[in-house]
Order: sequence, then C-alpha cells, then structure tokens
Amino acid sequence: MDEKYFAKKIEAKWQKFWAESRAFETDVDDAKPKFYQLEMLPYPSGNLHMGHVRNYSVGDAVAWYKRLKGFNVLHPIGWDSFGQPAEDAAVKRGVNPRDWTEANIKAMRGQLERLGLSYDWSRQMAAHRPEYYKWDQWFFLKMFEMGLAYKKKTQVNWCEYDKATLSNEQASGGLCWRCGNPVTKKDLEQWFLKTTAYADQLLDDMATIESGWPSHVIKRQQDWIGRSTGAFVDFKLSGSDEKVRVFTTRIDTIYGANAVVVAAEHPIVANRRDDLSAEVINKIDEIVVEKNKPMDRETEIEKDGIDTGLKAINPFSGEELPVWVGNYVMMEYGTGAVMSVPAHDERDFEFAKKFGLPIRQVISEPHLAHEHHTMQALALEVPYTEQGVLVHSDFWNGKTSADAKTEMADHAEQHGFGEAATTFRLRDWGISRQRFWGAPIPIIYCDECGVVPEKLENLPVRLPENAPITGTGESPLAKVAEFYETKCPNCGGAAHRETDTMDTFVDSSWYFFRYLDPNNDGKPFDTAKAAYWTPVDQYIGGDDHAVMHLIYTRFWSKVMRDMGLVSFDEPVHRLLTQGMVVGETFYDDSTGKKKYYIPSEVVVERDLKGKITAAKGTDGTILKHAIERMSKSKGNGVDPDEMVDIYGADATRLFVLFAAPVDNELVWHEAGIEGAVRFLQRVWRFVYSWKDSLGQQDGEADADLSPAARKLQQKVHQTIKRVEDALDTLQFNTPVAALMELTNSLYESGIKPDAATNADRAAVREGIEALNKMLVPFAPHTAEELYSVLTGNEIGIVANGAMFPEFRQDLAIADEIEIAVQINGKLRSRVFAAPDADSTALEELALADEKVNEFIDGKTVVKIIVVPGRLVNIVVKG
RNA sequence: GCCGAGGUGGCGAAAUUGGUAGACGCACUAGUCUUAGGAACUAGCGUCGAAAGACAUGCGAGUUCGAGUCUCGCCCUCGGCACCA
Repeated sequence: MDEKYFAKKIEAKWQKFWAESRAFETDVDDAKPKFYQLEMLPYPSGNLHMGHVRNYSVGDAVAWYKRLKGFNVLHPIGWDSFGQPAEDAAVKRGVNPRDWTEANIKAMRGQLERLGLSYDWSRQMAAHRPEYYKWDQWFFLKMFEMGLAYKKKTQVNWCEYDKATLSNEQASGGLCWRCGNPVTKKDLEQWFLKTTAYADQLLDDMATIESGWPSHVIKRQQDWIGRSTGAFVDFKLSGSDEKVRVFTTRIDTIYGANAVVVAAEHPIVANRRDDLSAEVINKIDEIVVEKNKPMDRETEIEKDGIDTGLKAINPFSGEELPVWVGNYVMMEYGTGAVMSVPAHDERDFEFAKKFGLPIRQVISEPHLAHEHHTMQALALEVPYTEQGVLVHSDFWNGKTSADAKTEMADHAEQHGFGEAATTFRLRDWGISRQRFWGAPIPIIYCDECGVVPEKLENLPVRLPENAPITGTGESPLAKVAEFYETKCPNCGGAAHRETDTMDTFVDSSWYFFRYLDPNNDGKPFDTAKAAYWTPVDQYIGGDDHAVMHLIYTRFWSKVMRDMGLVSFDEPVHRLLTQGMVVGETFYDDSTGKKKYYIPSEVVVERDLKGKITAAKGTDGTILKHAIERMSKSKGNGVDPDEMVDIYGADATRLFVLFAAPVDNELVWHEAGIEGAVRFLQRVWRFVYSWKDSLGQQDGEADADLSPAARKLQQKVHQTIKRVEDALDTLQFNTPVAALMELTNSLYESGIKPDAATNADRAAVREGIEALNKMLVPFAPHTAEELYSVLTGNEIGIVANGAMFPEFRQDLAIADEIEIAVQINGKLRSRVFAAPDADSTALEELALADEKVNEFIDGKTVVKIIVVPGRLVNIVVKG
C-alpha cells in the first residue's frame, strides 16, 4: 500500500481477505456472551437503494461494536424472495420468476459485499427456495392442526392495480401498501391464520418490550390491535323471538338510545329481503355498493341509512325503538349492530340530526346532575361524549358512568340479555394469494373427505417449473394440471390441491430463526440453537412495517412458543427504526401535475450564504424545490454502487451514519459525502506521518508527559467514553463527530514524531490506536488497513481478537478546568481551577477576577451560587 | 377530527439531562502554497454593532440565582389512523 488513501484498493483487498478467511462466520465461544444483530432482509429487486445502505450500515456498526466488545455476534442476511415483482417481470418481459430472482440475488449480494458489510453469508436463506418454503408449509399444517388456520368465504381487500389480495394490514388506510392505489372489496374463499386468538397477548406482552421499542411503533400496534371493553346487549325484535345483539362501550348511555342501527350486511335484514319494502332493499343495496367502492381519503363519507320498519325493545327501559340500517355501521366489527345514542356519540348525533331522530341527554356533567333531574331532557347543540353522571335513566339516576358501566353489564347478564365484553380491531390474517410466486398452501380437496392437509412427509409441495403468469388475478397454479391433480392423502382417491399461495409476510415472520440452522432438513430449526441465539438482541429496519411484519412476527413467535419450539413471548427485545433517505427534487407543477427535472436539467441560484433562492430548468421553466422520498422518476435517486465507486464504501457508510440522527429523515447532499472522504484522508495521513516513529523506545529515560500530550491523553479517554455511550444508546452521528474531534486533537497537539519524547510518543500512539479501533464500526476497511499498518500483522482485526479501547476515568479528567463566572445569570468571565476545587475556592477565585469586579463595582452582592466543576453565579442588586 | 413526533445559524445537527447555546460536518468568505486545483493548509463564519456590548433555541406567559431543557396557553411542520360503536 502506498501512502495515499485509495479507497478502492484497500476495500477490494479487505473484502477479499474477509471472504477468504471467513472472518464473519459465527463462532460460539462459551466464555463470551452472545449478541444477535438482525436487519430486515431485503426483497431482491436487483437494486440496492440508499435506504438499504442506511439500514445495513447501522446494523453493521452495531455488529462490529459488539465484536470489539467481546460478544459472539450473529449477523446474518437473507432474501425475502417471494413476491409480486418477480411475477410482474414475468408478465412484462417473459422471464422465469425463478431465474429473475436468482439473478437479482446474485447482483444484490455483490452490492452488499462491495459495501463491505460483515455478514455471515454461510447462513443465508432465501424464501423462494423449497428448502425454506417447505417449512412455511410445515408451520401452516401445524397451525391447521392447532385450529389456528381455517378457511372461510369473505370479502377481501382487493387492489385492482396490482390484481392482488391484501390483508387488512396491507390495506391500511384504504390504500394498497405496495402501489398506494385505493382498495376495493371482493368475495373470495380465503385461508386465515387466527391472529385474533393472540390479540390479548399481542397487546399485553408489549409491556415487556416497551423499553426497547420506539414508542411510535408500540403505539401503532396498540391502535391496530384496538382492544375496547364494553358490553353486549340484546334488543328483542317486536313480534319475533329474534334478537339483535349490539356492542357498546357506553352501556351507561342506554336510556338515551333512539334506535338500533345495523350494518347493511346484517343478517336481520339480509334474511328478510322478501319482507322488507322495496325502498329499504334498494337503500341497503346502494349502501353495499358504495361501501365496496375504492375509498377516497379526502372526502368524509356522509351518513346515510333508512328505517327498516322493524322495531326492537330496549331491555333496560322497555321502550320500543326503530331499527335502522346505517352506512356507518361495519359488519366486521363488534356485532355489526349498534345502539344509537345521539346525545353522547358524535356519529349517532350526526345520524340523528340528518334523519330527525330524537336526541335525549342521559349523561350529565357531574356538577349539573341535580338540575337535570328536575328538567326536561334538552336538545344538545353538540354531543356530550365525556363520562359523567346518569340522568333520566330511572333506577340508575345519579350513578357515575364508571359505576353504571359495570353494574348495568352485570344486570344485563343476570337477566339474560347481555354481558360484559371485549372486542378488538385486529382481524385474522388472510394469507391466501391468487399468485404463483409464493409458497403453495399444502391443502388438498377431496370429494369424499373434504379439506385434507397434505402429509408432513410429502413436503415441500413444490411450485411447478412453469405456470402461465398473466397478472390478471387468477391463481396461475389453477391452470397447471400436473400441480393441482393429486391423490387424497386420506382415501387415495382423486383430489385436487389448493392453488393459492401464501402471503409473503409468512416467509418473513420466522426467517430469522432459519439463520440459526439454515441447512436443517428435519426441522425448521434446532430448538437448542434457538435457545442460545434468540430472542434477537437488536433488530433494525424501516418503520413502514410497524403494523405488518412486526405484528405477524410477534404472532408467529407466540405460536412457536405454544408449539414448544421456543420458550419466550417476544422475539425482538430491542427495535430500532431508521428514518427514510430523501433527496432534493425540482419540479414544475404549473400544468397541475408535477413534472420532475433531473439534476443535470436544473440550474440553481444561491445567495451569498449558499441558500437556494431560485431554480430553473435548463429549458427556462421556473422550478419549485422540495425534499421528497428518493425515486428514479423524481430524479433524486442515488445509486449506492455509484457512490461506492466514486467515494468508497467506507466514506459512503460513514456519511450515512454521520449526516443525521438515525431515526431522522436523511437528506442526501452529495457534498456531505466528500466531507467523509476528507475525514478518512486526514486520519490516514496522520497515521502515516507517525507509523515509523511509534515503536521507538531508544533507551531514553521516560520523561513526564508534556502539557500537550497530557491534553491529548484526556481527549483520547473522553472520546472513548463518548463513543461507547453513544453506541450503547444507538446513536451513530455523535460518535463520528467525536472521532473527528479526536483526529483534530491529534493534529492540534503539535507533537511531532522527531521532536517527541518517549512518553509523548506513547501518548500519540495510544491516541492513534484508540482512534483506529473506534473507527472500525464506521469505516471497517480503512480501519483494517490502518490496523495492519500499525501492528504489522495481516490477519485482520477479528482474527487478532482486537478489543474496543478501554476507558480510564483518571486519565480523562483534566488537570485544570474552565469555570464560567456569571453575574445575574449572564456569562461575564471565566476562571481556571482544579477539577475538584470546592465551592469556597471557586467563590474566592471568581470574586478575585478583574472583569467580575468591574461588573459588581458599586452593587451589592446578594447571593453566590457555586456549581463545582462548572460555574459561579453572582447575584447582585443595585 | 383523533393519536404520535418535532420546531435551535444558509443547511444537517450538538448541548454532559436545569448550568458557558451552536460541538462536529456541509456550504460560504479571505488568504498561503502550487504550472494548475473541485487538493492541502491558515483564518473567519447566529443577528446587530467599529468596539464595548446588546439580542438570540416557533410565539406568549410562568417557576428558578440560572430555562433549548421544567409548567401552562397558543402557532406551525411532519408522520400515523379513518365512522372500531
């Protein structure tokens, strides 16, 4: 190696060395603690993007740090390789999904390797390979056995653009998670996994991981699971034995009910199509049609409904109420029917206003309760949705809402018309997909025996080599007779296979257990290995999976626990969600639609300070300027390969870590990455300027450290502490800053190799070595190269067992520190004192200061506050 | 509408958790060296001011010797949810 920093050369050298020496293949040394560092696995699209780079740079920094801290580190990677893009490629370009996927994996692995990420490649898994999806199928059959997998006909979320079925999580917000287009409904037979069976656990167990997960993810999961406690109440239909069961969280308001409102699909109306008037039937059908239309996020849906003419009896008051159909009642939640209490619910209020239904107040603000008893119920201007005291509620008058809720639910139960109840927003996970590129659902339909699970020993149910992929939303496997024609495992008669495949989120629900034992042919993984490595110590990924992958994987772990495969409740103890990488965009929206300009088509004007004041296209169009998520079409995308090529992997990674706190958005400015290169070069030059002088101990008696060397020593140890604390709390920008400061201090010390004493040389050596080791998590290639330059060994940092530098408090403390002197809280002067100088000494020093005396001259000192080690504040009057 | 996070220089950000606001970096300005420099180095860089100093952490109050940090009330930005009874 020459003395000039040349990223390409050293990066290629060390990547080759790491691969050949299998430097990152996981060893288990019983004397060391374990650390499982996991990052969300990529979909093999063929192109790494900057978001991946950020995710994996952070993960790699943690993995390296833990290695240097003496852990057995497991740091694997794999491929979420089933999914729609492979089918899209097949439709568009006629390629085979398998070939396309394998080629992409190969290409992306190359990209990851060029970044120098320290993965244990020997544990790689890929979801689309039969050795993996065999176990998806195995889990499915186990869940079928346990009653956790079942089939039902249902309205599924359907994305017309992608021609794809979506789970509720994937259709969150009424928009497709993949393409962002509105979601419609479609009737389909679907396989479901019973996530609702774990709703309580999914919610309650969050308490055990709360401290290690970002609060916004916890919050979103809580909202998603959406537990609400209340009661079921049965309203008997007049002139019938039938009952309508409603769910309410506010049974205390039941005397204010003016109607029972049911969903359009509710059996009570669906079963009476012949009896209801044509007008009612028409309205019901209209509501159903409206409901199944793609949702428009912007406009609020207006309340609609109709009186069915049916009557129901309020079991508390005995009052006869009309039964309405309302478009705001959802069949999928609760019982599909509600009691409408307009005085105390916004939606019911709006509904009552629109249709002129009576509004009766039955809950009062506590201090007004007495008046209400003597008053007629008043028409409210706005609904009163708070809790309060019951009025106009017969026997229950005067009770608080809280008391009434429990007592009234008990009352209902005792009299057989209701009970306390809990409902969830969470629905079961629909996993059937009418897709080719996924794990076949291992179920067989037999005319004689019905639904029959495939035998475990027949797994995997393999995907056929070829299937007609059309992208029209029908199952391609249904057109491959060799695939679906089979024999019943039960009776041996002719039968056919399920032709739907599994949602790809099945694959990612347990992939990180397969890393522990990737070649196991008899089990998904060895339980002893799982007991050692899991739960995951640190998981890192984007927060777009807050309610998809991260709920599914928690569910899956709980099922595996109940199967006896693992013994914990939660698979991930610490979660870090990194922010998005965004870029500057320039666009013209004068035509109503945004037209993006690529950077080479944009001319930017800046003011003296460098702020952008105007932007124009080279065609003269005045452009607007914004920060948006990176994408090719917006012209703000950055190709990681290109960055690595120009600046090097280390500089790219270092910059990504340094540029912003890890959970913030990161705005890509290419100029910033040059700063990272400059820093690495500065380190490089300094080490080279010293490399021949560090070992010299030419007999000269050890002198004391010079003041400059002593100062450097302090900085070294302060930096060790700062870097350690930062990495322990998952901060990556501040430790890089600390290393830059340390580098500046090395230069500023002014200690020259030829002029230095042995002691001073040793101080510089300590600084260089500490810097070198602390640089490893951020710029591993450069660090390896410098390490070999300094130590003369070529076996690499891992093999050499190098450890993170050791912090010494006694060396970090300065001999003399600066104490701020304030007068009335304003900084007026500074004095110097020993770090352990006591209050009296500091006070004396401050009062002796010339500048201080100028300020307090002629005034009365009222009080003096001394914070040892920090400041003196003199309070004066007059 | 509800929930969450956040407002600090031209920009990305620090701030030992109530104690010297703006570390570190980018951009910018001036200079040195160089055939040259988009290299390196030196100096400057919150605002106003010649300086002393004054004013500065979204706005307004409060607590305190002392507030970016704590309390209350507003304003704004970004994310999430969408009639969940």
